[in-house]
Amino acid sequence: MQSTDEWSCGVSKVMDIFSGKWKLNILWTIYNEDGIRFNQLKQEITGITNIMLTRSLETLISEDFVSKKRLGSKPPFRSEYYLTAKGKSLLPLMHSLNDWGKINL
Amino acid sequence: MQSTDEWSCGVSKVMDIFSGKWKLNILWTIYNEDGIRFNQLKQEITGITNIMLTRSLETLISEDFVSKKRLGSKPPFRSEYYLTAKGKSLLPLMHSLNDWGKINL
DNA sequence: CAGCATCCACGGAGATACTG
DNA sequence: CAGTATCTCCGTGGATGCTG
Repeated sequence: MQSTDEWSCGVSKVMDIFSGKWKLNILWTIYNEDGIRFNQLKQEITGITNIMLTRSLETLISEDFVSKKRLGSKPPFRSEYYLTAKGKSLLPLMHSLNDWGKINL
Repeated sequence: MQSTDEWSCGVSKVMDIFSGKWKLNILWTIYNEDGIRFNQLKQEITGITNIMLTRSLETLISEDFVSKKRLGSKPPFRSEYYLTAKGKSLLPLMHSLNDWGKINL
């Protein structure tokens, strides 16, 4: 048996992961192109600005869904973003969301 | 092949369904007790207030995830809340979220 | 019992401009 | 190229009190 409290508690936390306008989209974009760079991410995610991308990436990195590799020691800099194992574990969930949307929207 | 645009579009809409602090919790509570009444809903969902419950239910009804049956023509009133077919279609998704949470949190 | 009306606080989202 | 620094706006969430 599954109590309502157990449930709501866990799912609220899962929903927090996806909260924010861009995080899920960023995750998906990195998944499609592992090692993607900052500016390319910005191009692929329509409408996102520098700050929003920076903030969202910070959050995702701090939550250990995304990892960052900084290349070069002086400008112009380059950074690459990857999904962590934890980030990849979200993929089935994202596909579930996508599938539901296709059927029901 | 699945384009990023197709994907992000659909999933953003799915996420909108769950946006808001209480909606998912309400959906789940109604699922566990079909035909539940307003005050009982309030008791089971820890911390929710009258207005938030009212507003969330309004939204869920307008989106056709929940239906409402009003009983009695004069006070004291009674109302019962049910999941619609569309509401029930969310259940696999909610279970997916729950499962991921159990494994990864 | 099952709500509605009002008012308010806070934080996410964004515009704009600057920098190592 | 890959960010950072400010400032502003607005929507969500909530406290409180009233009502058919």
